[in-house]
Amino acid sequence: MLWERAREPHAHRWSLPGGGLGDDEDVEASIRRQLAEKVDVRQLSHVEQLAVFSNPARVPGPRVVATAFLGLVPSHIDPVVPSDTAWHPVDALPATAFDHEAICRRARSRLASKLSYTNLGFALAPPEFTISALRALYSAALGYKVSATNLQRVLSRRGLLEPTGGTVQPGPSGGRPAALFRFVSGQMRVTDPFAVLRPPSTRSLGS
Amino acid sequence: MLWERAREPHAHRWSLPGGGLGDDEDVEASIRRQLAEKVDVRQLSHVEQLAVFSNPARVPGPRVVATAFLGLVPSHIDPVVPSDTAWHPVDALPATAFDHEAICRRARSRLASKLSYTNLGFALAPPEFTISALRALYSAALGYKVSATNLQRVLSRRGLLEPTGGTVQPGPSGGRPAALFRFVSGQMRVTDPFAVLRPPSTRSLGS
DNA sequence: CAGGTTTTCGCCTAACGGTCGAAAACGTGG
DNA sequence: CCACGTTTTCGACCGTTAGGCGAAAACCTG
Repeated sequence: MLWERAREPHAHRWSLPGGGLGDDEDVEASIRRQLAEKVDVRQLSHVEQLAVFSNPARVPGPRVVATAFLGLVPSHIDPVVPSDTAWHPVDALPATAFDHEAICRRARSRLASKLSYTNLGFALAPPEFTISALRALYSAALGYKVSATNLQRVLSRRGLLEPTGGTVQPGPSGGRPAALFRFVSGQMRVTDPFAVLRPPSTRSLGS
Repeated sequence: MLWERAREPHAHRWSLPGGGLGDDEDVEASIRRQLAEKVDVRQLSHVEQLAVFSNPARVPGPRVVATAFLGLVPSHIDPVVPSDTAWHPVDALPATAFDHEAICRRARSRLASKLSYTNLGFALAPPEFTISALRALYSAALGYKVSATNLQRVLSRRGLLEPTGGTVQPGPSGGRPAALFRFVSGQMRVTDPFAVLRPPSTRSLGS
């Protein structure tokens, strides 16, 4: 989600939301406030620090050190945004201001990695979804097709997925009705990565 | 590696090295400068950003926002440090100043995770080492014993390990001479994580 | 009811990681 | 110099995991 700058520098280029750190807030509180103020994005399903961008020349004028965040919104949420703000697909970004394109690349890379070795998928998905829909989310985020069969099996084996019992009606072109799933409650936050080189003899998944 | 504070606040407590960001450097250049100035640590094998610590009350007095780093030094390096500075085992830290204990915990956790799903091990090991020595490093960093057999196989299968051909003489208690290994050159920086849910049909390990 | 479409499920296979134990190669003490 | 203890190395076994394929299920349209 980007907003179009009105003023120089970099007028008419697209920019990530953000702003100055307040005296009585930490950086996470600050970015949540910025998002709530500038655009109506309150239903963040996941927020994590990405990295500090501190090149002295990253913005013209006085020194600005930025703490970049990765923020995710479930796919069923479509927040109303101001007229100068719009959503953009991550693999077709417009001309961005400052180093914001590099920040977006880092965010995309981080998301792809964490989708694979944590349970972060819950942050992209609506409360209930079909395997096809989840597959589309994973494919879009990772940048390549994943197998629906394998996705369902991997997530199920990790104990993350749960059938709701419901189904959805097929589209106008027919097809078998798809079963609905949800992420099991209690797994709705990022857990430890699924590690190799585990501790001996106790088959725990986290540390 | 901690240094003992001489002045208030938190006098006589142990503190992570660090300092203010200069006008013409980014945060990574800054931490490398701090380490080179305050203590003689120039042979860092790996440096990465950990997180920003920005709680308004994390230090008394004026607001200080800290960008914490994880820095690794190979086990064969034993830098000479000033008299107020000393190495401490990460699972037996002394009383630390400010929020530095939380920073250490985060660093330790990050190291353990990355050891498992990346090739970060090279940053801990000397140029040549035995499997036993590597096993000790991994066990210390992870906090639990790992199998020497399994460690060698996993790292070899990932194409990270290479025998040098040399051996070391056994200790006074005997034993078979241990073969020497090295991390293959070209793998001496952190690569992409070894992901599950790979792209279809091309068996690549990165993205 | 035939044919097309989408989803689901079982099966097969390769790869991976955990474990164990035998064998190799060295010291030491009798 | 030989039996014994020690440490490392290596092969073997096995359960688990993931990728791939194709058949079956369940729906639509005409």
